[in-house]
Amino acid sequence: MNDFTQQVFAFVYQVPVGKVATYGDIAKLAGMPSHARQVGKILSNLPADTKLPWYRIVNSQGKISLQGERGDYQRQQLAAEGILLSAHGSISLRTYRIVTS
DNA sequence: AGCCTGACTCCTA
DNA sequence: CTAGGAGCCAGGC
Repeated sequence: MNDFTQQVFAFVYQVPVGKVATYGDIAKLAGMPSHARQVGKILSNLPADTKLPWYRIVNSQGKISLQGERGDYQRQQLAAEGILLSAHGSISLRTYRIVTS
């Protein structure tokens, strides 16, 4: 367990209901702008019963990176929080992203 | 060390 | 908006 991992957990936990963040956002907030991929790796190691809202993290295109069952579950959770998908099946970052660049 | 693999991103066309 | 290519970095072999 290193500091970066701790930071990632902390920031992901802070994403409010109905909002999303990108892997890059979390990495940047954690002080490692080039570690977006690591964020994904860390989330992939989370236990199934984690309290962390990992499903609020999507890629920079506002799309779900996960495939198969996991991806369906993530979409389901987001929909349950009122996050609607655009016509092309992607999330409007302009509307839901917590970080405004 | 080298090579491959990802829940990634940016730049360019 | 999409597609391709390059950069990125930790891990496993």
